Amino acid sequence: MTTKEKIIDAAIQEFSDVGYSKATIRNICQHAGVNVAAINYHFSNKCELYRHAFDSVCIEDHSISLPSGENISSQTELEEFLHEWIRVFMTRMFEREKLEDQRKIRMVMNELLNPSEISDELFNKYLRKDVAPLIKIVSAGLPPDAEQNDILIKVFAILGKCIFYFFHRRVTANLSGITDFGRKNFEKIVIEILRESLVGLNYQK
Amino acid sequence: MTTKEKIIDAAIQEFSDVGYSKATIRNICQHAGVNVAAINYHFSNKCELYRHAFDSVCIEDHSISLPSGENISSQTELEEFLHEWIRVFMTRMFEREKLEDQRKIRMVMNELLNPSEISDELFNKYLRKDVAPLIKIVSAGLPPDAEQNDILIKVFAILGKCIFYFFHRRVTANLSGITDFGRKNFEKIVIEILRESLVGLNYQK
DNA sequence: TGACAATTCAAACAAATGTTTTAAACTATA
DNA sequence: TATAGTTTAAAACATTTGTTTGAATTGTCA
Repeated sequence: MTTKEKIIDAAIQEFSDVGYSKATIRNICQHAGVNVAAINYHFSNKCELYRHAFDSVCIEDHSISLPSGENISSQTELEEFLHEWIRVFMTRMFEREKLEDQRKIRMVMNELLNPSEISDELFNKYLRKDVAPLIKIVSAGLPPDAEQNDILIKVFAILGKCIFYFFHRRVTANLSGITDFGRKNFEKIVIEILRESLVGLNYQK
Repeated sequence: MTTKEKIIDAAIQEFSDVGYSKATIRNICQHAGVNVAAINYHFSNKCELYRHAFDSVCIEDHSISLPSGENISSQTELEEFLHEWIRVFMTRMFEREKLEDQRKIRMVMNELLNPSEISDELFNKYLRKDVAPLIKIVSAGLPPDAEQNDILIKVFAILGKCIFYFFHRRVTANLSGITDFGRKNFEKIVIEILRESLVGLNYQK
C-alpha cells in the first residue's frame, strides 16, 4: 500500500467522520502513519486532498445502485421506483456492512451540513447524479405541465425526509432516549417516507 | 447600551450566523466595538458567552407562540393545531420581520447541525419546550396505545420536514438555481408539510 | 477632591493548525 | 553503480484564535 493510498484512506475516514473543516492534517497523517509533509508532497494542500478523497470515494461502483427513473409508465411502477430509491438512499446511510457507501454518503452529508469551500463544485459533480433519478421519478408522478419549481419542492421534500433521519439521530437520542431505531424501525421509516412522499406527489388529485 | 449588552447582541448575531465553533471572539468584539478582553471580564470565556447569548435569545416572550397541543378533541381541531404549529415554526425560521425569533431558531438550528460542547444542556433547556406541544398534537392523532417510539418517529418526521426547507436552501439554490422560494411558495410548503404529516398520522386507518 | 473599585485597552501568551523548508533515506531503472 | 525520482523526517513558519496580563482610564462615593 503506497503512502498516497494510505493518506487517502485515512483522509476518507477523517473527512467522513468530522467533515472538512474539523479534519486536521496531523490527525490524518497520524492515522495513515505518514509525515505531515507527505500531504504537501502528494496533494499540495488540504483542499486538494479533500477533492481527491471525494473523488476516490465517489468513483466506486456501488453494489446497490439507485433506480434510474427512466420509462415509468404506471402508478404502480412509480411507487416501486420511489420505494427503491428511498430504500437504497437510506440503506446507504445506515447500512453498517457497506462501509464505502456509508463513507461516501457521510461525506456528502457533512458537505450538506457544513459546506466546504468547494461545496458547489462537489454538488455539481456528485450529488446531482444521485438526485437526478429522483427528479425523474417525481416528474413522472406530476402532471406533464408541472413547473420545475414545484417539481423541486417535491424532490427536496423527499430528500429532506431521508436526510433527516440520518443526521438527527443525535437529537432523537437526546429527546427520546432511543439511541438506535434498529432494523425493524428502519423498514418502518422507509415505508413512512414512501407513503408521505406519494401523498405529496398526488396533491393534484 | 452597556458593554455587556453590546457583546451579547453581537454574539447573538455571530452565533446565529455561523454557529458556535465558527464564531470567533475577535469578530464578535469587533462588531460590538469592544476590546477582546471584555469577553473574559464579563463572561469568563467563549462558552459562557454562548450560554448567555442562548439564554438571552430564548428567554424573550415571542409575539407568535406555538400552540399548546392541549385538549384536542376532534380531527378538525388536530389539523388546525398541527397547521398552526408548522406555520409558526416555519415562520420563525423564515420571517424576516421577526429578527429575534429568527436568531433564536437559527441558533437552535446551528446546534442541531453542529452541536457544541453544551448541546445536551441547551436541548433540554430549550428545544424540548418547542417540541413538547408537537408531541402532544401527534399523540392526539395516534391511537391511545401508540408506543412512545412510534410517536417520536412521527414527531421527528414532521420536525424534519420543517427543518429541511430551512437549512437546505443552499442545496436547493445550487441544484435548481432558485434562490428564494418566496412568500407564495412558503404557504405552499406549509400546506405541503401539513398534508404529508396528516397522512403520517392517519396511517392506522 | 481623593481613594478605591470597576472597566477598558493594547499587548502578549499559548495552543492548534495549514504549510513550507531542508536534508536525508530509499527505490527503481538505465 | 549512478542517477533521478520518490519518500520520510524534523523543524520551523505563519496564521488563527481563546485567553491572560498589567497598565490606563473611568466611575463612584465618602
